[in-house]
Amino acid sequence: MRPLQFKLESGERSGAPRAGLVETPHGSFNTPALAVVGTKATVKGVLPKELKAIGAEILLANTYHLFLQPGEAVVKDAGGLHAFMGWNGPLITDSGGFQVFSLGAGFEKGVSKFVGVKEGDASVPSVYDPDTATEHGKLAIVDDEGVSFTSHLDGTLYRFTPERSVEIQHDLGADIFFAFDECTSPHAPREYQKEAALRTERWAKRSLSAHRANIRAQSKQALFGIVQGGRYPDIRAENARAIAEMDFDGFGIGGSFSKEDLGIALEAAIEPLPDNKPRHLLGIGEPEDIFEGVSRGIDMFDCVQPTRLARTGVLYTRQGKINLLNEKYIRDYSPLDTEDGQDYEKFSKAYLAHLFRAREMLAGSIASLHNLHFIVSLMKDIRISILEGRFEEFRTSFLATYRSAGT
RNA sequence: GUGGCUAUGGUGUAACGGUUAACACUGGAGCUUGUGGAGCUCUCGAUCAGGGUUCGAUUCCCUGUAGCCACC
Repeated sequence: MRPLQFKLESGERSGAPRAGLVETPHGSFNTPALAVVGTKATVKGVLPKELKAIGAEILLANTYHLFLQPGEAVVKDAGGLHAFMGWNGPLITDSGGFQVFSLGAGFEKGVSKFVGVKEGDASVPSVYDPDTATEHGKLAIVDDEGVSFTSHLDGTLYRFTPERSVEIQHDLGADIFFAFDECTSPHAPREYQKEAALRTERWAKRSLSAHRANIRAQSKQALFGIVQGGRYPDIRAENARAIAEMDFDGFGIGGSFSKEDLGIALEAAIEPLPDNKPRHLLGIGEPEDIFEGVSRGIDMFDCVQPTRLARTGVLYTRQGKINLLNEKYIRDYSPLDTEDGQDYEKFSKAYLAHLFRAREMLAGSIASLHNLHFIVSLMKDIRISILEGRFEEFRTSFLATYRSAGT
């Protein structure tokens, strides 16, 4: 028995909107779903019970960050991530592969320019030069075996391989975890996108093998492979075909896209994927993009945007995003969206604006709850619209209002 | 009361007598998509008042006003 069951309830055709249910050892969640991001085993400023109250069903934490702090052993000895952070629902961990990109991988400058330091240390590839990397603001560098990077916390040099990422994620113990991949810059040339996609394919195979080697983990955790390929449909499709053939429990679609490329990249990536397994679009979460993903058959999303924006005073509303730090909200005593009477909603915009200006801790907490509630509710509405066969109508009407705001 | 010192955006500081008075914070706005409680990009805003010297004064001189310090 697999640790993950996926039941489609509607829209079983590939490349079309679909609704379903994913069952994990820590409960189930409805799809399309948005995983709330809690990178360091916490959704910043929000309690697990508050997340439950606003309807969040699944969380995503980050392997890279937890590996650095407090270290996977601490989490493992606490009884795993669920016990450690007090969240008893479904949990995902990201593989750490994305940090290769987001920390600013050296490959954009050309790997060859990084020349050897730390001679004799076999654990560090000879092409890695922390000094040169740092000079360019780069903290990581990729080679075929894995990635070497310096901690953003203290500069310590570390090395991740697919096997190591799987090992750490086994210790963290999330219900779903991802294969170690390489996310490329949209500015990287085509031949590099191809090269990185092939590397991601090889890493996927190695991640899967490492997972299969741990029977105990295998019975409790589901592994998703990740499709890369940049903005090139042919590379995407080829990579998706290769990843789809492997025995993963589900699939992630990764990458850094420009807005226009999202649709075509998705179309190419999704077509080869089996219909009976969930597909997760990594890191995407603006309403427009969620609609785009769902329309093409994405089942899961995760995004920092609701909470990140919240911490800087930006709120989601049905009319679009608003910036509470704007002068006009100082005396705006109208309430935040009032939908189903959640505690935080009784506050006025003026009060929240005051909290932000005074840099009070509660500001980020309330705003995060507001934004998460907004986006989780949107996912719920999208799901219902699919089940009722009126997804496109809902998409059109929602975006008509949402866009018309014009901030 | 006497002497000395100081007066530049809201705040704190720059500017040999010489372009459009600079910088930081604040104020006004924008950016943020597998986290970044951060950061970045724009932007409003000032020479205490009045005289004088000079081709030209934030800068030098005088008076007033205000503040700080010291002394009866």
